[in-house]
Amino acid sequence: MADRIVLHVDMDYFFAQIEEREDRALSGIPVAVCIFSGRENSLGAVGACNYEARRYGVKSGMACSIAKKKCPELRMIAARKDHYLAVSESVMETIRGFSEQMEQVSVDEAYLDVSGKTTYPALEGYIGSLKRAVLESQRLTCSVGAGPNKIIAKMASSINKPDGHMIVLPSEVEGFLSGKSASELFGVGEKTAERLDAMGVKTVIDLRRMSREELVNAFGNAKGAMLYWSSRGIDDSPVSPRKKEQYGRLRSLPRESPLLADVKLAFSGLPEDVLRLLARDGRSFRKITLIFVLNDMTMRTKTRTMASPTSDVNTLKKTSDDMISEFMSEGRIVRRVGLSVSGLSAPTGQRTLFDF
DNA sequence: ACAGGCGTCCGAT
DNA sequence: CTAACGATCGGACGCCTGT
Repeated sequence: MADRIVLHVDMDYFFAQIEEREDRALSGIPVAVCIFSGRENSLGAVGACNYEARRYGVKSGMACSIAKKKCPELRMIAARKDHYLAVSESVMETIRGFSEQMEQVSVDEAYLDVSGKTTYPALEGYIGSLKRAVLESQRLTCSVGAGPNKIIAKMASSINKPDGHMIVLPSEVEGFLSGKSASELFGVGEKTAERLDAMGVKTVIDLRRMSREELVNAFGNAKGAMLYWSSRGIDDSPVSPRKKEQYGRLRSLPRESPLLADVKLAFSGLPEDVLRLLARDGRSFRKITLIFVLNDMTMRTKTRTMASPTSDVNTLKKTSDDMISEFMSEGRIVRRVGLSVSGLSAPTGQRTLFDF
């Protein structure tokens, strides 16, 4: 079978770039878009930051307090999520023009299978026109990785950021991976990297020396196989549209509390919010999951399954209320509370173009 | 043996 | 000296239970 051509399009420092685009005063100075918890002294995390901020060691995912310490003059902007989502939808529409075989993977990333649309020799120009289309329609830059599958495309897109691209030819896959540490592979996070390290595996080359059986024994069927194949640059997973499989919201309490009333107060409004999202996509749910983040940052969940699909807000409110009471009788101290619905189905006759 | 339900962990942006 | 810290999503596994 002929080699596929897969692109990974990754918007550059997305939230912060949108803010820069809409306020000239921000360009050239360090900027971070922060997701605040709504609690006292602006607790929160960095959602995205520009390259000026990165020079000070600020990174996305970092606690805002640390970011401020590293860069006292950092301009911190509260996230405007709805706006970013709207911009995202426009960007994705532009990108979809380059291939209907698209998989949006988050608000600022998508894979495209462009096998039938271009060829490896012509790819440079194809990527150029995609980047230009995004820039001209949205005044935003992105970075693009290209390769014979999703894992290679994904790794390639990060190499020449921002506003860059990288093409990995099928014949170059082996060499491209050989210089990488195991932790750079998709799906290898902190825990997996530690465990690999303990096994003497630091690089992708080291990983290739492990047999498939050893990896499956250590990491389970799915993950073991994934490590085995991705260290060799092999990935047959198709680029296919995703349906959202859960809708959820999480909210921090004003302060940690063991009191039922405090948790219920923080929880109020979440069922309506979640069902609004669900209704927008014309779907109904069967499972309700409550999420509690405790004072020690550990998480507890409670799930209940309905006998039949529903989208009724009173059912959701009544059931979650019972579940909260049940959980709080265990004497927990709660920091954040959340609600998520899943087991989704489209109600009769309803049809949506794209649920993402 | 299998499916569904439930709780938890891990990883990503 | 260290740890500090959000919201949202998807995937997987282990355990239990009913059939």
